[in-house]
Amino acid sequence: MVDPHTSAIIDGWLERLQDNGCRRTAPRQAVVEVVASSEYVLNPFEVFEQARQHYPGLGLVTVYRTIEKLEEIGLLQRVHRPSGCQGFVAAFRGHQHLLICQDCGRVEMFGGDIEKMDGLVAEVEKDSGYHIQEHWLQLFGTCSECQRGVNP
Amino acid sequence: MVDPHTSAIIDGWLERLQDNGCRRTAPRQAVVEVVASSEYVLNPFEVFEQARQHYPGLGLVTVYRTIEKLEEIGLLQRVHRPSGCQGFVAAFRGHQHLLICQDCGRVEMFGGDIEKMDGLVAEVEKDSGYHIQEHWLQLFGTCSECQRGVNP
DNA sequence: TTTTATGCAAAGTATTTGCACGGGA
DNA sequence: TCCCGTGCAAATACTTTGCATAAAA
Repeated sequence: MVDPHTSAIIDGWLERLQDNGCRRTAPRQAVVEVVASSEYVLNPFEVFEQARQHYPGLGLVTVYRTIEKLEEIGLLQRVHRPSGCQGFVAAFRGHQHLLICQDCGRVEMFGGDIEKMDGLVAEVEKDSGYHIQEHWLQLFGTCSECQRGVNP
Repeated sequence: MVDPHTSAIIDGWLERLQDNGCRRTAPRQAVVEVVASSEYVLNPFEVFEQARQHYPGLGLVTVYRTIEKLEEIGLLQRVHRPSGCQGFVAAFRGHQHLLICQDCGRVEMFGGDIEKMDGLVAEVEKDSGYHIQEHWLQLFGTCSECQRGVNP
């Protein structure tokens, strides 16, 4: 049901939680099982619904608390979209360079030459006098599956 | 108290509201006076507080309703930040290419060569198979005034 | 045994809606 | 006059907190 690769990821996340002073518990594991492997943006309630299938006694509050912790550790990141900002995805290495499907919520990190970005940031920093600490680059569109009408 | 240039902008916004089926009223004007000329991100309550100085009887609900209308028309845009997504600024022409001070909330549009962005978008579109409809690029930093400790 | 985690219920926040009155056109 | 706009109060949605119990280390 859960492939070995996914299971290793989940275990890694639980270990990271332990390293940060959290205990390994069934409710947390249920939440991690959902968010660590999903390639879609999920809001707390969606995580709750899915994780409850792994651990029926789960409370929504525990989902909120676990998400908070995972975000703090850097394993989850919040995704801001025109339609709202309650969603989360597994954090990608590096910055918020996200490609998001507005139909199904699938999220990908995009490649392409990102060096251009660094050049642009440096340029704006010089022109504006700002000291830039962070940047977000997000592309919104329709993934190929949704273009073909595959997803519901 | 209000310079002619600013006053013309406010009048333009009120006209745009009228073109969109809204009446010209004192409460709306008070809201527009605040948001049309501010270079800072303001949340609904901040707009309320400031606009109340122009029109003391103003209700918070009217602020929400006016902001909603202005966003719909495209005169205001919501600003998403690590610290929250309740803020608005006067909409800049074109896309969300924002340079935001994390200390004082000042927002600027940035120049620099944005063509790079268009190239990057086209590249990602080709590589990913997505049909990209929109993109957000936001830089977060500290403006020169805040670096010098000018703002409170 | 000691301390953290959990779920429930309650409390906060932020935003939206219902409604009777008042003011624009 | 007619109808939209307004403020108030209430309702709703989302998230956080307090607390007694349960479970991990």
